[in-house]
Amino acid sequence: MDKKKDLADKLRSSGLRPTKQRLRLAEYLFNRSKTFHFTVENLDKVINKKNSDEKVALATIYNTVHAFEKAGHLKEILLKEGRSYFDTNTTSHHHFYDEENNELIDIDANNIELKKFPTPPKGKSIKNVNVIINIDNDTQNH
Amino acid sequence: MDKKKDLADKLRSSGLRPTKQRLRLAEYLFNRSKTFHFTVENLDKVINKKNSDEKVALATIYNTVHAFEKAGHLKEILLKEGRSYFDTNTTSHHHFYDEENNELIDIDANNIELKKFPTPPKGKSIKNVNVIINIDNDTQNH
DNA sequence: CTTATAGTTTAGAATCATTATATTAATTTC
DNA sequence: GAAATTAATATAATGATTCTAAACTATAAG
Repeated sequence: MDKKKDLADKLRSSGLRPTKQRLRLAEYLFNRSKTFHFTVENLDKVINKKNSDEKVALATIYNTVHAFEKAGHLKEILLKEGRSYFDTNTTSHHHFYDEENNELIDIDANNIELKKFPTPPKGKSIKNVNVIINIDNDTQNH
Repeated sequence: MDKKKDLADKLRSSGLRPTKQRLRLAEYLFNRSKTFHFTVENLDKVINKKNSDEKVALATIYNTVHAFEKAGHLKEILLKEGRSYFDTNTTSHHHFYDEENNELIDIDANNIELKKFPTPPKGKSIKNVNVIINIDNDTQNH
């Protein structure tokens, strides 16, 4: 199976040893047609579901997710305090956040354009722009 | 001093009893010419600095900040996980975030305009839009 | 291949911000 | 002003995340 090989290369080329655990997580996160959003809790549940023969320690999941983020394979999304969300879509894009269903929906970067662009303070330049559009259920009244 | 009276009215009209602690916090938060950003930790340090005769319990600070937020007197800013930031500027606006100095700078809402505006999913409407522009120190190289 | 070593994984403890609890105190209402 | 409601307090509990220190593993060097 050369997918595994590709993942190993992906990891190696970002300075990460392709360990069993990292490959396992990378496979789950990156070997899919569509990108998606997750929390560490989600990931832990899926990877360590009962009857799973090879469990991965929670600390390792944290370490790995952070390593992947640092390497640019994941992006953190700030949604609500107290829990970190991650996105396997690392291209520049934004989000709808539906608090009712706790659901995140990608918005392509070129569907949002900042017309006027504020000037950053002296000596500073823009690193990235983060747009979250909070959405609500439609209601006729208020 | 009718400032205190005004604050009491402000609280009462949002359904909050003007207790000593709430007035104390409201005075610190709202009786100033410019709005500002803070964390609960900041607030606790200022309010409960040593030699302060009247200490306010940390739980009360949390309760009060949340009550003020619910009443629309404060806005929460999602900056980084693990800590809540609040803003006494409750008008629609956005932020520069300078991670190096851990500093937040307001951007007037009309300095940012979304040119194209994505359509929210069916049955949903936009509640609010949140823009955070992360900034970095200028460097010639990368 | 064998060893050395630097990097990883692990379970569990520790931490940190925040929230819950149970009691006491203050405010409002009748 | 007494009763009823709401708020404040100190402390315990929680929950996500990070730390720790020991055991393990991938890679490099001999």
